[in-house]
Amino acid sequence: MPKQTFLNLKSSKKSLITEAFLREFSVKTFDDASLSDVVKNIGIAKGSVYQYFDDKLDLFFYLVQESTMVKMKYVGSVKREDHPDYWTFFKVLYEHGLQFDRESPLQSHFLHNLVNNLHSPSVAQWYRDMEKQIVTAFEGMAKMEIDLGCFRDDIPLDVMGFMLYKVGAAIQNQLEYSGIIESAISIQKNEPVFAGKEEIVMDLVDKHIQLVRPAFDK
Amino acid sequence: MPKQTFLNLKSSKKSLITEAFLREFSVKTFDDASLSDVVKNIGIAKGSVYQYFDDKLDLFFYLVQESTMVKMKYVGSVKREDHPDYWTFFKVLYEHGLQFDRESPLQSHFLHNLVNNLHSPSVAQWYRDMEKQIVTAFEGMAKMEIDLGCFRDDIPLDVMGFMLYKVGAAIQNQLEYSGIIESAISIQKNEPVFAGKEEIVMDLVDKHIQLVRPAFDK
DNA sequence: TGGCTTAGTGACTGGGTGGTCATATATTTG
DNA sequence: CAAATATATGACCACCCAGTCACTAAGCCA
Repeated sequence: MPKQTFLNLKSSKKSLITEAFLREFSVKTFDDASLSDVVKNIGIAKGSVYQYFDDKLDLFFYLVQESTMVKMKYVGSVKREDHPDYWTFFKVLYEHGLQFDRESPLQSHFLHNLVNNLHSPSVAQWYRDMEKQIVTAFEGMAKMEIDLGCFRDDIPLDVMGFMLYKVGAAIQNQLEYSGIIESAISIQKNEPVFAGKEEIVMDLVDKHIQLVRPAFDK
Repeated sequence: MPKQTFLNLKSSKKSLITEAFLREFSVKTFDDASLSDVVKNIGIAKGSVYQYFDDKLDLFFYLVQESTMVKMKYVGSVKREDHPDYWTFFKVLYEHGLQFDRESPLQSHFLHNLVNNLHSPSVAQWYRDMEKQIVTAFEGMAKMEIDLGCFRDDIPLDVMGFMLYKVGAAIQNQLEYSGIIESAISIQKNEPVFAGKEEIVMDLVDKHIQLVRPAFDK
């Protein structure tokens, strides 16, 4: 958690710092991100960072928490019960994600890049815990769909939940793989992750759903 | 490529070195792997490494190449045309992979861990190229299945190929995620990646296939 | 034996890092 | 105004790394 000193800062300086570090962590691995570079760029002393945060990890977690909170404002309101099936629910979730991306591009970039920090030893354990939460959430959704009679019930729940998680991630992967989105470039241009690619993205989402549905639906 | 000096070494020393570095790169990221540590452990001078290889990357690529060649001896003989459908073909491929793992555990660990090097800046570009090759191979297989009338033809080929790649990888992911395999531990105990877990693994392969088939089959 | 080629060595270089701390500067309080 | 408190600073520390190089040792051949 940031120290009181940081919270006391006037908000323009707070966001100067926050945004600079969001940028750095969006482009580099946790271990590769360089505090020295960032403070040089924004013209504050390295010591200041340590008046605001305990250490690099503390700073990183603060950014995770803030970005997640912002994203939640967008996707938190999307409820399964307002949609006829999991897949339209999923699609709407994605649409709200795009809105988040448009309106909070830095946070979006940061969260988008989180997965790249997977194997930075310093955050590996933490990442495992976070992944566990996500997978558990997907398992819960799968369970609900099975109970509703929407998903098939002949596959172990953990297998189904895990695959649901992976096919969700696969869309993001393919977008990056195929070069449709190039987060490293778009962040330099101060653009959202999906800038101008919204239709292509939603189109790919449709294709993925169309492909994958028969594996899950009853 | 290793220098002549390395190739001239008597094979016991060659494998001492090879195996020590396979171990190191199996447990750490490319950037985190420490030549200094390894040479200390096996009792040779750091300078020697640079008489054998141009640099760290050269050494790494040598290990990739060697390990891949060994694995190919196992899986190279498995042909699609000897099996009734993609899924039994895939399963047999996996079985041969398990044999490779049993008989060449160090190479297996190394290749297993390759994906963790994904975002080490020093190898990121190379990894992209490798991934491109793999995805292309999966696309080719998808195309073949469509032409054979086995896979559905209403999904763009690239989407299908990419998903085929991802669901293949998902098995490995889930094995690691669920703690069924713990490569970091098994390598310390000098055990293969899948030691004693063969039935569980093949069982999970079956479950994945059962789940995912309806998405691809016509 | 001596001479030549190949292999092996480890102190050292240059560079980067996260984190510290004594000191200086603002800002608030009385 | 002065005193006290909260911020800001940047030189500095300890650490670790890949890679170099002048030098030593070993093996081989005549």
